[in-house]
This record gives sequence, structure tokens and C-alpha cells, in this order.
Amino acid sequence: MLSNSSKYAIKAVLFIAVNSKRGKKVMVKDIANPINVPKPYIAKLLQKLVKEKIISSTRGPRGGFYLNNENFKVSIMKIIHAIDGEKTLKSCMLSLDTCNEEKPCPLHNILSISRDNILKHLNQKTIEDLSNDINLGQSFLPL
Amino acid sequence: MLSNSSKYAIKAVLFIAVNSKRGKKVMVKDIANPINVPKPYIAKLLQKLVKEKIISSTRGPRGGFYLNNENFKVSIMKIIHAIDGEKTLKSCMLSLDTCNEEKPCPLHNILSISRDNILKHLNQKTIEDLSNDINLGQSFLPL
DNA sequence: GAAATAATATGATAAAAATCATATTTAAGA
DNA sequence: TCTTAAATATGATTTTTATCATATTATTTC
Repeated sequence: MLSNSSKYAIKAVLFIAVNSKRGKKVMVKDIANPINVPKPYIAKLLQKLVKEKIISSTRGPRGGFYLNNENFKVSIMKIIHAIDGEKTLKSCMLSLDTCNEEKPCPLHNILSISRDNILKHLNQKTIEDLSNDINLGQSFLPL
Repeated sequence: MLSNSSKYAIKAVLFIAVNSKRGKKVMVKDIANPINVPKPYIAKLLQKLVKEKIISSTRGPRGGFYLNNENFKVSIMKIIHAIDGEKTLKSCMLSLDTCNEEKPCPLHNILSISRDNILKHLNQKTIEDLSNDINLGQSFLPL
């Protein structure tokens, strides 16, 4: 469903969200270890996220990654789209183009409600929402 | 979530289920095209399913694949496990070992209910259930 | 404005998944 | 029992995903 890359990206973004408060920036080398992802790999993903305006960065000494106010409003789905592309999550569980409500595939009837719920939540929840949860101790970022 | 291989396997099993009624067997070459999967590839998957006793086969002239009564009782999940392995679907959405109800990861709270529902349905529904749906015109096997 | 520090760009390598090809074995039917 | 038709076993190739490495560019600070 989600590629490793998307999972890494989500973890990294949330890590930045909770660790870059008040102008303090976070560097790649400080992200890679705690979220358990190889440094050069996460660096590449972060660059893509910057291009898509999902996170922000500055170069040079005291530089690093951070989130501005707009970044905080971005949905989790947008992170996934930036990394995995648009169509990954959209197709039906059997990847059938022809599957729809009128002509459902055999899995459609039993799975589509739950599936649509997952998509709905990924679209609704923002980086801000999830980092608030973490800050309130309602969820955790162990790695 | 599901690998291509699992999707192919599910499609193939259902195709066999609805096309091998009353002792008639289905051959690889007759499966590959309608379900839109390369023949040598689906052949390999079918062999694995036979070993796991999810489907049945006989060799030689008039041979092919079919389902016996026990095969029809197999859950969809078992097909997925046979092809993708046991752990693929079990891990949390961020693949965190440490994620659980007491210490949920940031996505856990928003997705776990829908996710558990999907797993529950995949465990409950049998090949028989889904092929009945198809036979009753409640779902379709276009490809 | 020079040195140091950080992201960025580019690309090489490795591992896994998907695809393709071929030789072997088994069973049926003449 | 010989021929044929089918699955089965094995493995080679290609593509995608994941990982690793290095050179370049921008920004701060002295």
C-alpha cells in the first residue's frame, strides 16, 4: 500500500514537525538515526518534499529543515503522492481499471468501505494534526 | 499493501473457481489471457498455490487446475499469505515494530480501525463466498 | 571575502520484484 | 507402449525499488 519511501517520508516530516519548533532547524544527520533510515536515502526524499513545498529548508551553517505555517497545513496524503505518485493508492485492491460501484470486482464489496475510510483520513489529517497528537502524548514517534 | 503477485493469484483462483465447475479443469494457457497476466508468471504462482493446498491440479492430457471442496473453504487471506508471506499485512502502516494500542504510532489512531476491518474481511471471506458473489452477479471478474 | 557548514544534484550499486524461457515429469488416450 | 498434452522445476533476464557515495552550490560567520 505505502512504499518504504513514503513511510520514511512521513516519519521524517513528523520528526521535523515536532523537533523544529521556534525557528530551530533540523539537519539530515539528526533525522536519519532517530527515524531509522539511511542518511543519503532520507536526504533524497527530503529534497523531493522541499520541491513539492511540503517542507522548507535553508542551506549553509545553521541551515536545515523546518516547517512553515503552510507546511503544517499539508495533508498526509500529499506526502504520499509526492513520493509514490498519484495513482498508487487510488486503484482498486486488485488493480482493475474497470472496477467501480456499478461493476465491482470481487473484493470491492467487502473492502471498499474500509479502504475509502483510510483514504479519507489520509486526505483529512494534516501534519499539524498528527504532530499535535504527538505533542499531547496521544501518539508516539519511537522510530 | 498487496503485491502484484497476490493480486494475480487471487484473480487466478477466482477465475478457476467460476470456470472449473463439474470436473472441468482449467489450463494455464486459458487463465493467463482473461486475467491479464503473463502465462509463465501465473504458472509459477499457481504451482505455489498447489503446494499450499489452496488449489488442486492434475498433469497430462485433460489435466489442469481445479478446486476441490476443501479448496473452496480457503480464505482470501491464505492466498495472500502463500504468496506474500505472513508478515506483509500484519505490520503497522509505518512498519514500526513498537506500534501497539498502548504506544500507537501517529497513523495508528486514525487508520487502525479501517485496517483491522480489511484484515478481518480477508480472513473471513472464502473463495466460495467470492465465487458465489460472482455467480449471483453481485460482483464481476472483468480481468 | 574566505572558510566552514549545510542542503542539493547527480549518479553508481545492490537487492527485490516481476517477467520471460526452457527442460523435465506425469498422466491420458490411441 | 508410444505419443501427446499438460503441470512442474529451474533458472535467466529485466525492471523497479532501495541504498550508498560524491561532487556542487548556497549561506553564514569571522
